[in-house]
Amino acid sequence: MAAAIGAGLVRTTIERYVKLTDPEWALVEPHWHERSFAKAAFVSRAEVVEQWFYIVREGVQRLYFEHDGNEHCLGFAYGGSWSGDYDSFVRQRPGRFFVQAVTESKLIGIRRSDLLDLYDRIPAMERFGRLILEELIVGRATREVEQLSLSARERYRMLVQRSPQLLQIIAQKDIASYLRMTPETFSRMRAREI
Amino acid sequence: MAAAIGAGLVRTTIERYVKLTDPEWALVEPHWHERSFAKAAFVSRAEVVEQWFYIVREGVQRLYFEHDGNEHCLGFAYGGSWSGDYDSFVRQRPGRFFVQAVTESKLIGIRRSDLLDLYDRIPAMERFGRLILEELIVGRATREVEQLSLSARERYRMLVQRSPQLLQIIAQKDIASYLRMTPETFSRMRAREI
DNA sequence: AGCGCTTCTTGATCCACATCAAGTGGGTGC
DNA sequence: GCACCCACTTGATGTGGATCAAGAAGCGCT
Repeated sequence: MAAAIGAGLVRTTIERYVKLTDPEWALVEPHWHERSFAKAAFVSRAEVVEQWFYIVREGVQRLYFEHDGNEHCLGFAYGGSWSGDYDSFVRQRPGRFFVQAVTESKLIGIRRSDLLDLYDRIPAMERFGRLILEELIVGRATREVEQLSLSARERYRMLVQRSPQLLQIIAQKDIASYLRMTPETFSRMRAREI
Repeated sequence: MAAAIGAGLVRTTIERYVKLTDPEWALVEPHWHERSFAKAAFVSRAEVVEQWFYIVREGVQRLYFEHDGNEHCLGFAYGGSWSGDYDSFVRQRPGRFFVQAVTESKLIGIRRSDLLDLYDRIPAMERFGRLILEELIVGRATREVEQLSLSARERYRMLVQRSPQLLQIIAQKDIASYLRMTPETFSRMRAREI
C-alpha cells in the first residue's frame, strides 16, 4: 500500500520545491517509510550517527542538546516540516543533538543511502536537497538576528504573537530554553503580562 | 586572460566538493570575475538585494548587522572560503547584513543568474551548491552549540586557541561582538590572562 | 482514585557582564 | 608632521536575568 504513505504528503512536500514527473516519482516513492514514535520517544539521539531524514506527518518534536546536565532547546518540528538530526545526517558523525517526540508522532522517513542514490539519479531531487538547505540557512539567520536584537521579554512577546499554539503543546521549560531564558524568568513574564 | 583568474583558485575550490570535466569547467570558468575592494569598502550592504556569490582570493571580510545603532558581528571570511550576504543572495530580498572588507580584498565572484544557469546545465554544479550549504549548516550548528555551552571567558579562550591570527587582523571591538561580549569585557579578559 | 514525580510558580538573593565615564594611544588623511 | 578620530584601556556603578529555595499544581501510572 505504498500509495497510501502520507496520503500524498511526501510528493506534495517535495513539489513545494521542485516538480517531479510521474516516472521520477515512481523511483522516489518506494524509498519512504512511515515510522511511529510514542510520546517522549527519541527520533534521534546524541552519540548515534543519523541515517534518516524525515517529513513530519503528525505530532511535534523538539531538537535539543545537553551540556553540563542542562538541556538547550534549538527548535521544534511539526506538520509538513523536516525532522531529525540534520547535523549528524550531513556529517555522518555521532550526533550532538537529541530529537524527541513531544507528542505521539508519525514521521515519513528516507534512509540516507537511498536519498543519495536519488540525488545521483534524479537532478530534480538534488535540487530539492539544495533548496531545503537554503530554507534552513535563511531560518537560522533570522533566528540569530532575533536572538541578538531582542531582549528576553521581546523574544517572549514575539513567540506569543507568532506561534501561540506552541504554548499549548510544548512544556514551558522547553519554550523557555528555546527563547534562551530560565523557566523561572519565563514564568514571571507569563504572570506579569499576557 | 580568463585562465589567470584566481590562478586556478576557483576550480580548485569547487573541486574540493565535486569533480568537473574539462568541458564542464569550460562552461563554468567564464562566469567568474575578479572584484577588488579597498579596506573598509562594502562587499554587500543591508537593504540591497545581493547578486553575487564570492570566493575569497585575498583579504578578510566581516559579516555583521546593525540594530539600535549597535553592530553585531556574525563571522569573518578569508582565503579559500565564501563571502557575501548569502542570506539575501538566497532569498533575493533586501539584505539584513553588511559585508565589509576588513583588509584590502580581492574576491572572485559569480552572478546569481549565471550560477543558477550552471545549476541547470551541470548536475555537478548543483551538487556543489548543495554541499557548500551543508557545510554552512554544520558550521552554524557548531557555533550555536558553542554560544550556548561556553561562558564569555571560555569563548574567548577557544578563539585564542583556534584562530590566533584573527586577533592580529580584526579590530578587538569586532571580535568582542563576534564572541557576544562588549569591547570592555574583551579588553579585561585580555589584560587579566593570556 | 491516589501516589509520586515533574513542572510551574513565587520570592529572595546573587553575579557576570553591561553601561557609564575618563583618560591614553595609534593610525589616517590633509 | 600634526591633528583628529577611533580604538583601546581601566575604574566605578548598575542591572537583567540566573540561581537558590520551597510550595503548589499537574499528570501519568498502577
